[in-house]
Amino acid sequence: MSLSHAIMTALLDEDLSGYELAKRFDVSLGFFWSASHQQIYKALKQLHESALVSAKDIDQQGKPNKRIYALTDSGRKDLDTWVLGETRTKPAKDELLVKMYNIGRSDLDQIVAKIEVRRGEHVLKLALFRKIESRQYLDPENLPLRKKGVYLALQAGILQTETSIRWCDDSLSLLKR
Amino acid sequence: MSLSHAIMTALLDEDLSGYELAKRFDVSLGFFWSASHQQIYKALKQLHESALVSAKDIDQQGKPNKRIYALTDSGRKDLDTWVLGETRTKPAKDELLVKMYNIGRSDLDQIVAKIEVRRGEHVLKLALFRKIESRQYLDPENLPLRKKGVYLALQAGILQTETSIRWCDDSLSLLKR
DNA sequence: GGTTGATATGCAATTTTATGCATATTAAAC
DNA sequence: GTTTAATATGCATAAAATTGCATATCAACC
Repeated sequence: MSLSHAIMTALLDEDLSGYELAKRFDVSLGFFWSASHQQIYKALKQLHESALVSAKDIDQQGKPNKRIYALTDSGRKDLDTWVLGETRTKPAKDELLVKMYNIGRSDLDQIVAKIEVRRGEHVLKLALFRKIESRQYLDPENLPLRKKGVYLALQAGILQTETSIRWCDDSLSLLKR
Repeated sequence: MSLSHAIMTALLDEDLSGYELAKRFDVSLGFFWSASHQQIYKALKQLHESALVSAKDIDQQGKPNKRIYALTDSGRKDLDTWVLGETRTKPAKDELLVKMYNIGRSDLDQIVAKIEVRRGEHVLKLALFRKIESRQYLDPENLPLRKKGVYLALQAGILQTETSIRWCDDSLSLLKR
């Protein structure tokens, strides 16, 4: 299960609660692997039962108590094995592109509007990527190896998002003509 | 269920059997929405029960008999409604990018090899896209509206794939330094 | 005569993901 | 004092995807 390994990857840098993990999966790692909080809590429970993570209950004042998870040695080993193992390329799934095949039979304006919505989403996402980049990754050549990987993942996000925006622009221009 | 609508979209142009649909989902529409043959046969059965497609059994010599499905009027209506309805943006999921976060703790060479494999996949895919483009879409401005949508989906595939190749090259160059 | 590969369809079980619901604390705003 | 928002965790169910079978015809090859 990849979700478990994405969670363990997030736990490499810091020990986190389910709630905090869910927030990380909303940005950062979540740009490349997403999950709902329900999924995350469930996966954490299973990881704990398999002893791949340890758990510690933390009493808090002002907030509900939380349970902090940390990678165990056994978890690290499992993660290493996963990293070196088979890496599947998930086929893309995009409703909008399937809908593009239906243009002409339905209302063109409404599909144009959908492309504009998509464009807006990507613009927001790109701004977020750029913000992270400018704060932490201005000098990629001199990052430690570990950070270079994270930097490259971020670059993947930036490039793909820029490309998507360009596609939206091209499409809008062709369809509005 | 989006798969049903992707199938109905494929049935817009021609009546197809489950087997033929599965082949379409391996290329063409499948670049943007993928499914296994088991999924497709199941969805077709349900679509038929809902009368969104009609079925006709065809006796064949030299091959097993097959069952050809066609969109019904009710199917067309359902498809129109879906096209105009809410369009979700699926969050991307890419194991390779999650693995990038693990560089440095595991064998760099093996991750570099994975990026090279990924690059090869994309090069093949791009060649396929380009072939389709050169055969059918050399003059996008003068396509009928319906075909413009398909052309734009193809362009999305081309742009995204080119971007992925560029990312692989950038990554290989940074990691090999 | 036997294997391989393309054609053709499907069930069953499992895993993964999505959706809806449920609960509880505290701070801040109105 | 009541609503809203953030923090915090989770169950139960439904939908979707994956994986492992299972079957059958016919042509081509060895």
